[in-house]
Parts: sequence; structure tokens; C-alpha cells
Amino acid sequence: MSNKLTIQRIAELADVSKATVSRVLNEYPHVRPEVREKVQKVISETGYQPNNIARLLASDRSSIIGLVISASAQMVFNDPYFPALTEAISSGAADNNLILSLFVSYTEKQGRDTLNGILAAGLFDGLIITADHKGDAFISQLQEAEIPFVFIGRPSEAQGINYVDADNVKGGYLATSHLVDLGYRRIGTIASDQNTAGDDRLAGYQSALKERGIAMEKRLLAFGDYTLESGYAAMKALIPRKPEAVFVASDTMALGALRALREAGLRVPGDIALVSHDDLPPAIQADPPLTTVQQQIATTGQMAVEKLAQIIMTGKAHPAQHIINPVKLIVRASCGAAQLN
Amino acid sequence: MSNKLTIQRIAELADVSKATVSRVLNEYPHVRPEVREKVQKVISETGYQPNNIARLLASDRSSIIGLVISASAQMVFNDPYFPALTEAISSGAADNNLILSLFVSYTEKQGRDTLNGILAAGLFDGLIITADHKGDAFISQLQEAEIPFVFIGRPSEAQGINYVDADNVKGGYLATSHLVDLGYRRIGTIASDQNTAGDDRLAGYQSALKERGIAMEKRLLAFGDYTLESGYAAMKALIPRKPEAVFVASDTMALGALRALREAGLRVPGDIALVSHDDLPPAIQADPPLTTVQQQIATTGQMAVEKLAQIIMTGKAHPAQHIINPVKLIVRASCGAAQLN
DNA sequence: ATACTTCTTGAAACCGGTTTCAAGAAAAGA
DNA sequence: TCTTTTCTTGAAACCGGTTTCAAGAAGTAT
Repeated sequence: MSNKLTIQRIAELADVSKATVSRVLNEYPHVRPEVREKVQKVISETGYQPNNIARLLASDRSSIIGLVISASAQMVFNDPYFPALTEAISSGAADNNLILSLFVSYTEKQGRDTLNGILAAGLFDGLIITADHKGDAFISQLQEAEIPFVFIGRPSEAQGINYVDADNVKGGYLATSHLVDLGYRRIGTIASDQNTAGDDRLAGYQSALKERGIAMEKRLLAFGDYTLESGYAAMKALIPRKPEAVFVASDTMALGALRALREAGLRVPGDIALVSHDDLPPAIQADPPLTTVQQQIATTGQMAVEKLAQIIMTGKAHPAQHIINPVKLIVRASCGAAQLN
Repeated sequence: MSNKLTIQRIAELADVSKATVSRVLNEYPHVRPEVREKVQKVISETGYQPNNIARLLASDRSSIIGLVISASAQMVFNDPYFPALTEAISSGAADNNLILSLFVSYTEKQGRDTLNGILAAGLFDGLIITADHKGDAFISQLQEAEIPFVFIGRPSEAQGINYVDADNVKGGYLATSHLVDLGYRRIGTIASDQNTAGDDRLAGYQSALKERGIAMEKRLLAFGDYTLESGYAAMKALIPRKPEAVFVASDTMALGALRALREAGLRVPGDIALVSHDDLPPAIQADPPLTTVQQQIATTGQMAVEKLAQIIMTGKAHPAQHIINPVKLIVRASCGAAQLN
């Protein structure tokens, strides 16, 4: 214990040079089997662990990746989306032997500053970027720094950018089609133009209506910003227009919508049916439980880490890849499907 | 851009030695003001940023701290407590110029393995540990490694350990006293013996009853594990015993309790009054909004980081400190106070 | 048996900072 | 004015690894 373990010490004990120990450590070829074993024996006997920092300095690779979350405090606090994603990425990082560092910023400006700090530190092998806004502001900065990065959620300028996203168009389409199938015709939506996910879900809603020859009524379209309150306000605005059903672009907004309906004395799904999007825990816990489009956040997080790991390992010359995770409809009570059975 | 910026390069440009540049960088004394300025000018003109890794290797300090969350997936996903805490710590780290790394593990064994990896890496200046269980398993490991650490939430063996916690005894006391003040006498509780926070809240409940000369009925005591489902089950068990009011040890369990009551056709607070603990966003969003004990998670996170930063800076010879953050009762609808006004 | 490859291996340079040490310069005291 | 002390400063050692380079050993082809 007294004599601090360094590669030098191991080298002495095994009666070889530092270089050879390093070769064994890194599983390089060209070491005689006996020598390799001898060194490994010393290593395991002493419990030696190479000093990562030194390793890092010499090899220019840290095995640390950063997760940058840029979203309003409202979002990060109140919506389970970011926690779920963070957790998935954390476990993905562990699986890939990467250390994950976390950066949260509440405004786009703050995000840029954070990013500057991160890039200046030069400590990270790569970054995963998520934002509740369209978040293109970061791209040029990242590209200049020549650091590997992967977006979660399609940035609006996605040319040449690696990103992982859910199939939001499909999500909006599935939700809306389901409502059409159930016989509803006056179908409204609470959408969001905050990010491309919102745009896509709205596009899916529109295409489903169009496919079934249902004219879309502008009056049945309301916007929110993914907060519960905005869902509440949007539904309040929609109620007088008497939709039979509403596709709400996120579970959290749907919770707000539910409250507005409850206050108005309307029953779900009796008076108005609801389908939402995301399938986060509150969707099951809601009253009534929400029919919703499941996006596999865990998979998304995992894939983002894996893609990033791959870029880091192989160098970033490859063409950018867009990974779209499938979604699926989870039918619960809020859409009224149960009644019909 | 082409000539990579190193301390050597800056030294050449400023016509001084590396050592002097280093002194300026680290704000050491004994540098002539003119020289200092000259060097600073070169630094700001070139936009030089010292390489953290190298710095680290030489100075044996990384400015990276780790946050270890050990809790069941259930908890981390479904309860906003950990997200809120994580966020607070993240911002605290940023304020203290520390980089935060995140480690999530789902079982105690996994937690120990994670910890082993972290300690072996030798990359971290310090750790913040949270667990939904009593989590003493980690302590000896941490102490052996001689790494600075701070617990969030009192470990059951807190001797000589730095920790930050909410005043849970007070929390249970305030909640229960409030119910007594409102005139309720048959007051039950949904407690938890998962961690010391649960023990303390229960102790507070008991002391409030005792102080008012109300005998505690064992039949009105149920246990949960902080999940919504466990709150639901506990309330179901309690309903036949006809409590007038119940102190629920967490908002999330209270949400489950609310559901059980709704299903049983009981009104809150009309038939049974509820007070819970934590004051996380769902407490406001619930129907009815929950009267609850607010624990300042943001403050707790901040203080943990600050305490850790202090230990790191000053060496850890100081006596261990126990920081207890105050709690306060937030009165909303679920306790029935509003009716009485 | 000789010449040419391919393996192994260690010495030394290197990564980019910090810190120690010694020496010259300036300031203070005698 | 001559010491003695205090400031400044640069050279060099150091942190603990990785990587390059060259040389000796072993293997293969001629």
C-alpha cells in the first residue's frame, strides 16, 4: 500500500519496461505470451489500476461524454421526458464504458455559454444534445469545434447532422387514424410549434385526416408549449368549438387538457375523446388512463450513445445518419375504444 | 488556428517562461503587474484555454464530481424527486465550476459495482451519494478510498458522515399538527420504512399526536415504498378503518391514495383529509391540490455541492457536518382547511 | 550457412500542464 | 554603502501514462 502503484512500479515488479506493461494493458499484439501472463499476474496480484488522467493526457481520449439539456426550467422539472431520457443515456453510457457528464441550461443563450465552456475544457470525447426548442443555434459552434456529437430530436436544419428521433409523423398519424377509426369526425388537436417533434406530429395528424377525406378545421387546432398549463389553456379554447375528439401532442399537455375538461364538467371519453403522445408514466396514472403513442425513449437514448460511441471510435468521416425509432399506439381508456368493444 | 495553443506557445508569445504563464493562470502572487498584464493580454487575444487534462495530471485535481443515484427504476422514473434533485445539483456544480458526472444504478449491488468503477478510475474529486434505501453499504467503500463525499439524506449510520437532509421529523410533525388543529382526531398515516426520511416523518407524526394527547392507533398506520402503487394499496387498506385524515409521507404516494379514495367514492377533503410531504409539482397538479410539506430540494442540492466543494478545497480533516434544511407546510385544498375559513 | 523478414523489447520522447529550486534583482535594514 | 531579506523569474523535474524508434532475437527463404 505504501509504495504507490504506477506503471513504473509494475514494470519493476514484472521485470520488464513500462512500454511492455502498457502494451499488456492495452492488449496490443507483439508481446510474448509468457511475458504477457507474467505482467498480468503482477497486475492482478497488486490490484493495479492505471491512472486514467495520465492515460488520457497521453492518448488524447477521455471516455467522457457530455449530455447537454437545454430546456426551460418548466420542462425539465415538470415533464418526465427529460428524466427518462437522461436515465436511458446514463445507462447507455455505462454499457459503453463511457462516463456521462450532465449539463442543464434553461435558455438558449445559457446553453451556448455552457457549450463554450465544455468545448474549451477539451475534456469530452463527444456530446449528446437535446433541446425543447429547435436548437440549431448550437450546431455551428459544435461543427467548428470538430467534436463528435449526436442530436436527440431532429434539429430543423438536419443536413449532415447525426440525430436520433422518434417517428413523430407516424405518431400523429396513428393517434389521429385511431380516432377516425372509432368514428369521430370533428377531431381537434393540441399541437406545438416549439420543436420539430411538434411540427411532425401535426403533420401526421393532417395526413391522417386527409387520407380519410376529412377536412381539417383551423378552429379545432390549438397550440401549446408542452407544459401542463398550456394544455389546460388550449383545451379551454377548444371546448366551445365542440370537438368530438382531440389529439394532444404530449401526455403532459393532455393532463392539463383533462383538467380543463373536468372543470367544464365534460367526461372523457364520453363527451370528448383524447389521444396523446409519449406514453410516459403519467399517461397510465391519469384518470382516465390515456390512450397514447408510445415513443421508446429508452431505445432512443441507447441508440444516441451507441451512435456517438461509434463516431468517437471510428472518426467522423462517415456520412451523417438519421435514426428514426418506431412508435406504437397504446390503447387505454381516454379514446373511448373500450366502450365500443 | 494552425499552431496549437499550449502554455509553451503562450509563453513564447508573451516572452516569458511556462512557469510564469502558469502563475498568471492560477492567480499566484509574485508576478509583476506589468508581466501579469502582458501575459493576460496574450491569453485573451489568442483565446487560449489551458488543457484540463494536463492540468489535472500535474495538479492531481479534476474538478469533476460524481452524483451517484442508487434507487429502483420505479423511483427514478416515476417520482419527480430525483430529477429535481439532479437538476439542483447540476446547477450547483455549474456555480462552483465543477463538472458533474451522473451514475444511476438500480440495485444496491449494482451501486457498489458502479462505485468500484468510479473509485478505480480515480477521476473524481468527490462524490454526492443519494439512495432511496438506507444505503450504508457504500460508506465503508467510500471511506477506504479516502475520497471526499457527501450524502443526501441521512444514512442510518451517520456517525462521522457529512450529509444534507430535510428536517423530516419536523415535516411529519407539521403535517400531523395541522390535521389536529383542523379538528381531526382519527389521523392515520401512510409511512415508509425504506429510508431514514420515512422513519423520521413517522417519528414526527407520532410526536405530534403524543403532544396533543391523541393515542396512536396501530390500525391507522400503513406502509408504502414511495411508489404511487404502494400509496394506492396502503390507502385501500386504511379505508375500512375509517380515518378522518391521513398524513401520507410523499406526494407520489398521496397521488395513489387519491386514486384509491376516488375509486371508493370518497371525497377529499370532505370524507377524508390528506396532507402529504415533499411539495413536488404533482402536488399542485393533483385534484384536489395537495396540502403538503415543502422540502427545499433545490437548496438541498446546492448545499450538498457546496459542502463537497469545501471539503475538496480544504482537505477533509474537519469534523463531519450534518446540514438539516428547514421544511414548511403549504396549505392547499386536500386538508380541508379552506372549508373552515 | 547467409540474407532478409518479422517479432519482441526497452530507452527515450512526448502529452501539457504544475511545482520546486536556485539565482538575479529589488527593497529594506544596518 | 554593504548586508540581509523579499520579489520575480526561468530551468528543469515531475505527474503517469502512450507511442515512436531502434536494436537484438527469432524465424523464413534462398
